[in-house]
Amino acid sequence: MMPDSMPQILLVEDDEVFARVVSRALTLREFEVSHGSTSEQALDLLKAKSFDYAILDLNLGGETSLSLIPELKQRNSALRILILTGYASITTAVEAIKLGADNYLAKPADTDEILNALLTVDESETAPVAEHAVMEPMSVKRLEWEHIQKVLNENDGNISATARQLKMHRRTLQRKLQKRPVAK
Amino acid sequence: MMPDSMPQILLVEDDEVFARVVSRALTLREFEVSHGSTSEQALDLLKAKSFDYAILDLNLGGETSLSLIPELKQRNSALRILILTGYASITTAVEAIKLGADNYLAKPADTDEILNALLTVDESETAPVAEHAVMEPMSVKRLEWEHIQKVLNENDGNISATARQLKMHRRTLQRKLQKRPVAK
DNA sequence: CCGGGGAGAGACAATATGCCGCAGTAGCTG
DNA sequence: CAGCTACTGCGGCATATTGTCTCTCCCCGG
Repeated sequence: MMPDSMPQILLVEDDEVFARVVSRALTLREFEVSHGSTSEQALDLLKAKSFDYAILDLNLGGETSLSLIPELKQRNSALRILILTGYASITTAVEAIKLGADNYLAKPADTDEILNALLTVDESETAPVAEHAVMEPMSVKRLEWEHIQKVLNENDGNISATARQLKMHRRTLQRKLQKRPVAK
Repeated sequence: MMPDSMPQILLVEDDEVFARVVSRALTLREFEVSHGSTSEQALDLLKAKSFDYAILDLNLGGETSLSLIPELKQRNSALRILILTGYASITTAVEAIKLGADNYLAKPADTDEILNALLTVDESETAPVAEHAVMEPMSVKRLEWEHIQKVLNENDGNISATARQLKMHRRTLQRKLQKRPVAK
């Protein structure tokens, strides 16, 4: 189709399921995605080819991908790096940006949000009229639903444990789960 | 004692009470503090003398102090800037750091925390930060707050537009914004 | 057989939300 | 300047959602 005009994206993510979903979505939008699960794999991929963008999961197994940032930047200072994490915090966000990441996003995030975060040059003052016109953020309800499902999954379906982590009452979580997912 | 060896701190904070408390605490620790309540005052102070550190409240009346960051940096690139806010969010943290702030702290913060955030050279290479604790997901409330801040930021602070995108009633959004962000 | 933890669910008070309406402000335009 | 349009802040409700407490059932390892 259009082999050499496709932007190259390096995806470093240890959640295979999520990685597959993102890869597919990005591929459909005319990006070429290379996926690695660890820092080592990421570096290997980086040696093999050059990338335009990188999406890093902050938590790779037991390790953090923060240390990867300087290495990536060193090889290619034009590389735009997006940090994506299910355990977002202001602290790690600040650190990531200081280390050279270009943006930082908390999961759950849909493809539009990811792409927007990755592509937007700098909404600070550069673009008075950003072209993100067509894309719209998830509703609060939907985001909540996604997040709950994710945490619930991490806890192997244990509602009590999930409620504790989410700092909400178990009864409340129970009721939320009985309702069906919000459409949009 | 040692008049001219005292580090100069520029404090930009519109909450008079808080400003007084911080000023006193810092003065007791051998810093010389100059206080301004608005961006204009801050710039005036900056013209009058040179500073080593700056502490900016993110929310100055109706304005944001983010735009002040580049101006401060321009005059003195060695100036260490700390952003302090009672309405902390990942979005504004990322923006502040991109604009050149050196650190970002959420209120409430005691003097020790403030000083530490201001003085610590760079915890970047002090790496072991990330994995010390058992990473736990954000609470639902926190995630909601972060998401709201993010979308609000994308809409340049337009509450009505944000409410529409988030599919929640404007009155509801308005009320949520008046409350302080949840601790964790 | 007992104790601990999880799950489902009823009841009720405390909050939060949706949805009015009104007033004030700002920008635009004929 | 009047006449629009859009945003903001905020006061009332009526209704919906939560937080809490309480009681069963289950399942599992001692």
